[in-house]
Amino acid sequence: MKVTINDVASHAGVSIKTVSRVMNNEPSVRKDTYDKVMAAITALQYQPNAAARNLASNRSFSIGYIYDNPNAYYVIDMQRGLLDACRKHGYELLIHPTNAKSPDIVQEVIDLVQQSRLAGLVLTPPFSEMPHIAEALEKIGVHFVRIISGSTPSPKLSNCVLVDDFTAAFKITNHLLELGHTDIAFLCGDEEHSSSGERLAGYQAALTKRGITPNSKFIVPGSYSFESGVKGAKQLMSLSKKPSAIFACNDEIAAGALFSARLMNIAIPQQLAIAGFENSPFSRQTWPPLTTAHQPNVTIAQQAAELLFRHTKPNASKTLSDKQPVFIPELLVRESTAVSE
Amino acid sequence: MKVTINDVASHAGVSIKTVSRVMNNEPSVRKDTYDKVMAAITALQYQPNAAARNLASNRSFSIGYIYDNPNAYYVIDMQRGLLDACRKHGYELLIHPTNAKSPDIVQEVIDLVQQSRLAGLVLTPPFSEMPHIAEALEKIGVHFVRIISGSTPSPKLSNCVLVDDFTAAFKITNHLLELGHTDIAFLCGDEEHSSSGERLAGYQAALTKRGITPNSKFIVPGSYSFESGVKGAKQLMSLSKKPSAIFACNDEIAAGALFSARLMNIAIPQQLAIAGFENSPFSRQTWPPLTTAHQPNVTIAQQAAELLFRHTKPNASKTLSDKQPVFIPELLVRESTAVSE
DNA sequence: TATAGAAATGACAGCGTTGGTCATTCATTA
DNA sequence: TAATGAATGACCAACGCTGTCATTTCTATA
Repeated sequence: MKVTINDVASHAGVSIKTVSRVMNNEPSVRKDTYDKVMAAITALQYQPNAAARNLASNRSFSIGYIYDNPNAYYVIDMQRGLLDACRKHGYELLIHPTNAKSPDIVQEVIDLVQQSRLAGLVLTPPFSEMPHIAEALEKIGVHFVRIISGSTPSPKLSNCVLVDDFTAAFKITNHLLELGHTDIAFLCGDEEHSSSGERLAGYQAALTKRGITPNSKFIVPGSYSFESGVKGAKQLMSLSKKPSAIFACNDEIAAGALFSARLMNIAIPQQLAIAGFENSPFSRQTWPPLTTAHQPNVTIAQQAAELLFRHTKPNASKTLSDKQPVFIPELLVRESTAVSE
Repeated sequence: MKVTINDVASHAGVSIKTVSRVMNNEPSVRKDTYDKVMAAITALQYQPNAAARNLASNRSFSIGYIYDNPNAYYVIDMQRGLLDACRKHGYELLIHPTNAKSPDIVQEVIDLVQQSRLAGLVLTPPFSEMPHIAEALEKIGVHFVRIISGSTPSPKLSNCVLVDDFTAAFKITNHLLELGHTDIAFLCGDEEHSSSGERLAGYQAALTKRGITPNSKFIVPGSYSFESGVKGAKQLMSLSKKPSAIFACNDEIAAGALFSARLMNIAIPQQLAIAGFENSPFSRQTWPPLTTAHQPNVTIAQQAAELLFRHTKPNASKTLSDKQPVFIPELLVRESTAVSE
């Protein structure tokens, strides 16, 4: 029933220490010994006892995912990607939703890491953008990977997976420009999330490139929520000079803007084009479906975990390129920005 | 830095055995001794080494949550509730999304439990409704709690949290009837989920009570998805005798029906009333917002975990009522079923 | 072929806790 | 005050693995 390392050792005719070496990819194991041990492991279907491993080695085989994100789709996708990688490497995933604005968030994170002896941590915004979190983690010497907004890899960001929001936002804005829009408004997300700033910058850059000076009234602060979109669109459409297109910082905001337009009896896309960002499942389900930028969250998460394991596993093959992955969300055109007839 | 049980023992002036007794809620500890130990634990911020505990006691302090549900909101809510309970009791949560239709799903679940030495398991539909899963779990003697559709507690369902879909569906149908609708259609969810059957039964019962014989053409099979709603509504509205109201088995289906109505230029609610089920966040964000039934998923999950811990923890106080919780989702009237003028 | 040096392997203690067995101390009641 | 049972402690052996270091076995060179 319960197969221990002893069983494997005697089955393979080696000492338990050698089995342990094989299990941990330690060097100094001859090829044929390695094969013998592997054969025994397979034959007996040996699965190491995680608790014993943790206790003896004083490290755990789980990584943590800390998040504070109201977007269920995003979180589920991240979990999916992280779990994929964890299963592949024999790790477990500990999820830890929490409140990023809590005053003792740093301590909370440290407690989590130390209590569960985590091997590493994956951070998404807003945690990935909080310098004091990164500092604290470095201080206690825990590996971590951040998923952040950015386009240019740099040594300073060696433990980051980058999502190039700037370029993607540039593309979306460009799409609107190509449709003939010149009065394009921008609905911001949370200021704390650098993605909002990056997307805004991409938007501005695209306008500038066309020789259009962004109208400050067309840039509306807000947060990553439906309600923010409702409010923002209402505000924009009560300006004396109204925009003919709205680029919302994410799909939720865009959905809110869509809702707002309905309330105001504004036809989409005839009177107003609306674009979102993220390609949430519901962006296909709104009326009309939203033009957006597809962010491959599952893949992003997988890469983040892989990057983490590369630093976590002591004897892993480092042959994989250590260069940082950069993801550029892709433009996805749907009816909410169709050419007005 | 690292506080062990020894430190607590000497700080409290007792033996480590007594500290162990306190940690494990064993009987035969005097109140003041207990307090002394607890004080020491607090003072030193002692956190037992989970790995050592697991190893020595051959049980773990984590429970698993197995699911296969495309509904991100539902899953996130469940996780939230389970985590709340876990934190309260010092347990960890292991999430395990997987494919319920996989042929060796039973083995997969068993492997998970044995590999991670799980203390217990929480199952939601469809897993909670698969008899062979329950049998297998009972056979290997693992505690588990199921969240299922049902209204009447019974000893056979002692490890279940019930959600009374029947009554809730009855109420929704009744609401439509009270608005004057008599031609009410029903869009089913997945057959495998008993919730779909229960809701259908509630719908039928409400009609029958009013002396209306459910029209078989008004009952459309489907699945819990947006696409299913799109298709179902289209099918219904091409009948020679069209319904004046649609009760969709969940909000996603309802959103699909809404979308479909838009495509067909059918005004909601004037020409067609639509109701959903679940109170997903997006049910407030559709146009018009959906009438639905609120299902308190976070609370349901908390109760499920509490129920599990009651059986898992050997010496926990069993004073809490052991009766099964039954949740009745509440009717939430919004514009999608407003009175037609 | 001998031999240094490196590589491969093994013996054994110990990780921090629980569980068991008694022996001892304490509090309560007759 | 003695008798009784409850509370506590001392002690040791697990739990299944890893770390350390000693030992054996190879490999390459002279």
